[in-house]
Amino acid sequence: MAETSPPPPLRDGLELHAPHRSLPIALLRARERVMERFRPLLNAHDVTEQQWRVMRVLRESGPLDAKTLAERACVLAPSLTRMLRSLETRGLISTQRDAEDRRRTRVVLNPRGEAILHAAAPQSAKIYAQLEAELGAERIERLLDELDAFMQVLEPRDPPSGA
Amino acid sequence: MAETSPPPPLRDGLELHAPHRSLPIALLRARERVMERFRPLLNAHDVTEQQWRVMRVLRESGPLDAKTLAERACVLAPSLTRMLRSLETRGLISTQRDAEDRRRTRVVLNPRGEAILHAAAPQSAKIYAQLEAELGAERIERLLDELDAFMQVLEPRDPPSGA
DNA sequence: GCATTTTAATTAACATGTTAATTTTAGTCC
DNA sequence: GGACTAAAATTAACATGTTAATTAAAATGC
Repeated sequence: MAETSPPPPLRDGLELHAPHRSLPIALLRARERVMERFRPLLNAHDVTEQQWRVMRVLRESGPLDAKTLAERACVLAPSLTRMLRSLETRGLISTQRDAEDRRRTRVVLNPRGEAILHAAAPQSAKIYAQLEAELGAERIERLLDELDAFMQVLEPRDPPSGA
Repeated sequence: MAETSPPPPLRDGLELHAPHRSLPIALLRARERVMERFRPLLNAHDVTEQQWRVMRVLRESGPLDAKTLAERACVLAPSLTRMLRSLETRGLISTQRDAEDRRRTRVVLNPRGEAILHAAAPQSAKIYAQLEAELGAERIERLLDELDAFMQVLEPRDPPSGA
């Protein structure tokens, strides 16, 4: 075969997955490339990306207990605790203890929070449309499908109950 | 054309991209699913994920100035400043002012840092092999290719010079 | 040659990630 | 029904993300 093919580098698990072909980093970079487009909008409305996610989940699911909310919005429980304090102070959400299970906190999106989502919606749609124009709707769908399949195959190590 | 095709729901950009079909969230979740496997290893060696990335970049690229290092390791400059202080205190890296351009900081991986990477390599390789076994090498390659293409098509808004 | 602008790092201030420990309330077992 | 265990939040401590402002040094323009 090839006479001077370089010997494969020793497989110690580091050389092989150089940063440019590392799954975690590739996912991180792609995500950053997308969020970069949305950040100005979020800043304009004075909400962080995570606060945005929390409010959107509340908007789509209705009132939720903190644990479910954290799972769906992809934030950790300690982060959510702090965020809820901040969001409640700003009047964007409300919280109260669950009457039946007093360990739980129920979280509700306030009209004021809803108003922010509503106000940002047109620009958000425009940004997403621009992304679609650049990437093609098919590519986005394909990537989402790929990621969905990825998640279905790769089971969580420690199932957090919320599928 | 179609007589009863359902009218497209009003595109306010929120309903349409429910969290489960949102690109940023899908990327975030997939990444978390992978990192979950590596976190125990990182914790065992008492390094964070970001510190791990910084040391790996140094290992593969050799000494670098802070800006290039930050770009390649996907950390922000202010974060890197703090990380370098911490890593240098622990003896894992060294820094010095560039002689020719005294604005720049040159960062070098110390033997002690290299030793950590080396010590973690076998377990790292094992974890990656396990991921490949669950997902299939083809699926991983396909996803990486998809993400690469994604990045090539979606230009950064504000090119940070490092392509 | 000097003022202006640009660039690399840093600092500051606040928000979130991450883990461990703690508190409070529910469930369980005997 | 009281001790034990499990679950939901919270707190604490530290690391990083994010933006804006600042500092120091280099490039630029005239």
